[in-house]
Amino acid sequence: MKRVVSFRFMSDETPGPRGAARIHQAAREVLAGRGYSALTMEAVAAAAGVGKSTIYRWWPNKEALLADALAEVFKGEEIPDLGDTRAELRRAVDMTMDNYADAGLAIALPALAADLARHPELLARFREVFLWRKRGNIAAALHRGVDRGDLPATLDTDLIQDLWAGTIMYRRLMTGGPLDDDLAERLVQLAFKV
Amino acid sequence: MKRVVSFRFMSDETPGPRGAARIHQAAREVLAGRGYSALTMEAVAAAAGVGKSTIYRWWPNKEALLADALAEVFKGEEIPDLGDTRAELRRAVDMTMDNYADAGLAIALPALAADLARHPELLARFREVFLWRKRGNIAAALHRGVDRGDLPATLDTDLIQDLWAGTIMYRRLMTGGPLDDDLAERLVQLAFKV
DNA sequence: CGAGAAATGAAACGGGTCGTATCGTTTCGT
DNA sequence: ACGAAACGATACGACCCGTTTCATTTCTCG
Repeated sequence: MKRVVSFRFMSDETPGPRGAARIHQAAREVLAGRGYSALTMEAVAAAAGVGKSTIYRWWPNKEALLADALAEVFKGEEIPDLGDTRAELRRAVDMTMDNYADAGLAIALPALAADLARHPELLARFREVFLWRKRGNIAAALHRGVDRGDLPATLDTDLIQDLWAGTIMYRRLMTGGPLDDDLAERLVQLAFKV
Repeated sequence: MKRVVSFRFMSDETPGPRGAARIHQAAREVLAGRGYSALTMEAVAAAAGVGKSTIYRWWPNKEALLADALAEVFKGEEIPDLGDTRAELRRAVDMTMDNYADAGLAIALPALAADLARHPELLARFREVFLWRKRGNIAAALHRGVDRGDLPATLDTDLIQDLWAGTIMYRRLMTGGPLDDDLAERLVQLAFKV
């Protein structure tokens, strides 16, 4: 009896679970509607109209399920070469803002990262999906701007992305300040001045 | 029998609990050593050598206790007039970095903010202690810089503080990037350019 | 189509936490 | 020295986690 619980955290294969889509969506609904600490497996199972055992058959624990559910909606698209550095950077900032648009989901990210602190391999994958993948695309756009001569050659792509994502996350999580056009424009301008 | 459980969340009076200091410290120790999700009331009580009932006698729940325990070490000092704008800003950035120096405590802040989402009055006090109080002091330093002509009159003190704190928190919580001298210097320079 | 395999929903479990209540004891203020 | 307040221990019901069992439904493919 080799019923191995497949550990699919953020993998690409889509093998078993018949109700995977339903379960992912249920997790996001509970999260957005009742918060991270109310996200119980029983609540997710109930919302998905599914037995708890079905969830545990496909995900090893709550963190893995949530990471899968979030990865599905977290945008990490490539930024096309528009020939216009400013427009490309604006698109990058907008993409980041979109990722944090839903407060429930945004709050879950650091909470999840914190819970993952004792699962190093999961934390590494989490960062890959939620940070590095997206950052690579944005870095490409930034480099195009440098090549065009629009951005200073000394630009620190890591710093500018920390500034962008950090400010957006901080407003969402802590101050509750606005995530609007004005902020987006100012963040874009930052890249030209730093 | 009017044994009213005094609700002292972040107040200044220090009335009853004989073991308050011990309990606060125990909460911080458990938090730093085993993480937010391992911060149980029983663990805190055990670490403080105190009965659980004693904690519940003075704090209504875990969030309130933790908010008190964190407020005690969160720095929101005034920044003295040094006559040197750059030096004052550096001090402001260093203060913010200090507040996020301990990873365990830093991670607790957004987690706590998230848990407080359903306690609006607690959330308001949380923000007062952890955000506005400190921000007022930093804003004062920024305004001095503007008055000296060192900083542009158009400076957005809210934005610059979001940039500072956001970047620092983001590195601590998400990327794990360095919080060092180099970052501090770059953040300071930001104020002169934005 | 039909039979075997795989996935499923329901239910129950031990272990653990929360917040409350109730003890008998220790410490404080006066 | 005495009464009131704070204390520690302990037990409670309610809830949740993560696992297991089991009878039923749904797939798969010969």
